[in-house]
Amino acid sequence: MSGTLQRTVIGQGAAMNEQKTQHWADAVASEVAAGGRPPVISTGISPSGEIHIGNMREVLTADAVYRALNDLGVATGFHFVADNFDPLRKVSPFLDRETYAPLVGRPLSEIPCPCGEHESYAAHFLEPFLESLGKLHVHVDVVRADELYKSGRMNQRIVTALQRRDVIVAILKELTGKDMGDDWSPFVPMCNACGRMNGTRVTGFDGGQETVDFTCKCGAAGTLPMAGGGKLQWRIDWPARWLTLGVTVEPFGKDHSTRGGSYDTGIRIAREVFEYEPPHPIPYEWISLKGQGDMSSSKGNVLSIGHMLKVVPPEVLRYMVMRAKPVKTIKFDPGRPLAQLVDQVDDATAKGRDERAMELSRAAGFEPVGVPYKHLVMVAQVARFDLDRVMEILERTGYPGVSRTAVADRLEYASHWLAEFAPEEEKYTVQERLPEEAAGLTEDQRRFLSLLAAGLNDGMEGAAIHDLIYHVSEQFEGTPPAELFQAIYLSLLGKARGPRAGSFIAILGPGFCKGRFAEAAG
RNA sequence: GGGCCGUUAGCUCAGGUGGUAGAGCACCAGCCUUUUAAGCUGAGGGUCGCUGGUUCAAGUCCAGCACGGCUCACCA
Repeated sequence: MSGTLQRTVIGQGAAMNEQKTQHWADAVASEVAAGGRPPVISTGISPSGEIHIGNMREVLTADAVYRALNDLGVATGFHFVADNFDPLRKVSPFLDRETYAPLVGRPLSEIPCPCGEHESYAAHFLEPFLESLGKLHVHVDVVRADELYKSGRMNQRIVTALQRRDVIVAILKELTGKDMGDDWSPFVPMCNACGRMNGTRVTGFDGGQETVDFTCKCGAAGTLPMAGGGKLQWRIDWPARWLTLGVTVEPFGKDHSTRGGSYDTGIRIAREVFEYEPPHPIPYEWISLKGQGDMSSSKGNVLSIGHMLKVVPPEVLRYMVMRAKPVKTIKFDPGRPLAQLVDQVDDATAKGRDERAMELSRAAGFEPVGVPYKHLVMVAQVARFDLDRVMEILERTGYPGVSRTAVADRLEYASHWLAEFAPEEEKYTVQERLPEEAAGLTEDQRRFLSLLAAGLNDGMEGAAIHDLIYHVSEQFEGTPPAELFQAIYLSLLGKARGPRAGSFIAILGPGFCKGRFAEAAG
């Protein structure tokens, strides 16, 4: 306590509070900046399936550090490696078995697109992802693994790995306890006859000519150029890439961070084989879907980034990642909690928001609306997403002068959210005809509606209708007001609850409601 | 079997270098001339997983245990 007092005096209140706990990205950034090497952040994803918001965390985690380093005034490299030269490992459920079973073992960059509209299988998943990155304002140099290999930039790494094959085997044996076997090679050739990587074997190599000799289970054999003739095994590929790209910081999923995992072996291989100091690690946790566990395509619970970018602005997705420490699991709930998150991002005065995380969440063109999201969602539904009517209602409900473009923008998101993720209580639909639910109205409720209908006239304003409702309800001493209101909502919405009755009726049109209430009264 | 992470109010989580706990949401109450909405104000609510240890003092350090989750075993 005494320490806090001292700091408060020195730090002058609010400014000090912000510095009280440093944001994780700033902590990593200052550590990396002090490391002596020019910072180069790397990140990578294998485009073997739909790239979802779980994968997004990796890139945003890297981007946070990238921005934090920029804020420190440190020039930083930032690239994204698409592992499109990895072989297809299995025929996923969403693929046509006939077509893809024979393609297992061939690189993702070399096999056809599932939908036929992209130039390869890898591109099919990569392109929408890169498009989403643009919207998220992640500005990263994209490095495609197939191009990296085909360009020859990995050749020297391949030569080194083949020459020091025994050192690598010893390291893997020591850290993983596994024997590699006599015919094991750090290089995986791609058969020039059948195009597959899963049945080939290295039989020799020429470091000077940069070629590799191979045999394949398809019966082929021959000599391949190192450039594009295959790739390094993942555990060697990763540290090799660190050296080639000069990587000094890299976030990776917890699957790599376990003891004996690929980062563990990568450290040793980097130092002892490639003579390179491994990058600063940022292990991160998965994003799980509320109630459904981790996202995975086999579970069918994948939410793609492009999909979620239709539901909330990019700033909201960014903020979700920025405010959580990488080691913490993010439980993603696209229902009401996501809507609350929208308010935190929209409202600069929102309590409990993390300002630094907010800064790191900036994308482009975000214009705050200044209307609580729940309210906006309700108004949008009453107005059936008609922008003019929405603006008119907002004007009347205590939010005058809000930006029309900002509202229009937010309505677009709200409609998607309502359609897919909003809880039922948040949804209202004015029924075209008298809802079935109105059949169960009590005698009192019917009489109430009848009297209400009699008092309604076109042109009445919300306040007048409001007064009318209460005036009429006074005649029903024995019936709780709640029941009377239910009659209104049941006959309009088919639900027991709804928006504030007076203005709601005014918006719908007193004439329309007059007829509806009379009909419901029977 | 190895390893990692988590376990703080109903929920989601904050809690640099140890000094008997906080924020948002939810909930409840009051106010706004009288909805079950929105808004404003306020209240309640926690033996900080368990057990020991170090200490004048531990959510905060150490050890062990329990529960939960995850990950690795050269198919990331």
